[in-house]
Amino acid sequence: MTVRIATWNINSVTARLPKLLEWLESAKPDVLCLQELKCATDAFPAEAVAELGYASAAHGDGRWNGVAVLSRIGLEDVVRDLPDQPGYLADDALLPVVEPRAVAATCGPVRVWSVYVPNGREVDHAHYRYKLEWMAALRDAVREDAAGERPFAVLGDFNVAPTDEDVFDLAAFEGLTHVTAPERATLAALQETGLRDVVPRALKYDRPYTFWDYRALAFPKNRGMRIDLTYANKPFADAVTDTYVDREARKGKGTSDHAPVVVDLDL
DNA sequence: ATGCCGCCAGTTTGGCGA
Repeated sequence: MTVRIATWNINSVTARLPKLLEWLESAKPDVLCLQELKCATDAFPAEAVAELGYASAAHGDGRWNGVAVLSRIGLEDVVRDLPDQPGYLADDALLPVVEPRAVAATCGPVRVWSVYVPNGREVDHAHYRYKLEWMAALRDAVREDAAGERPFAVLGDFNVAPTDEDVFDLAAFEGLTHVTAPERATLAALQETGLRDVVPRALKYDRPYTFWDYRALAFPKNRGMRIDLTYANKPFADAVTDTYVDREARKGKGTSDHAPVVVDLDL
């Protein structure tokens, strides 16, 4: 069977609902991993996507973060949060808070995690250490599935550009997060579990960026980053027939600042 | 034209994103 899986940081699923429904109808993914829902689980537009044939497993708590898996080929064994997922201790908080940044589901022949990795903010910030800890928990969480025979992938917004080629200008990121050696080392650790970076095609220009800032004409100037990634085990990666960034979805008003990444499989 | 930041909760300004 052919299976189309996609991942999209949608930057508010409620603000983006018309765009989401339009994209589901045109791209027709079988499975869609969403990040940055920016709504509570109960506020997720489950009925609207159900009308298009999608079951959904959302995990959100309101203003920030939030992830979901949508599927029209089955949705089973849903897991919310990573095992031993670290929480974030904000400056004014007494206790760390485990944020809704990961949800897993089995969709027909494939198991996926939809992840929204912490941003990190600044290299000397507590959020950066939280990011590295979070990635360590992700590595531990995927070990068994990564080594298994079932097609498996972690898809989402990793907030790390894997190589120097994955940002428009390395000099612009001097001293900033997303390109540091420790962040990239967390991706290498993920690869050591048996997962590999499935790099999409760019539909225009030479690099498959997935994010362009809203400001300063970043998209028209193609000043982007590739931070929305697919880490797949061998059975998944071997079945990939095509993968690309749907930059059309970034055009115009009312869009997310991220574009969907589409992965086609023949299983 | 792809076009100069947008989302949210709410101290309707500031935190957050990357």
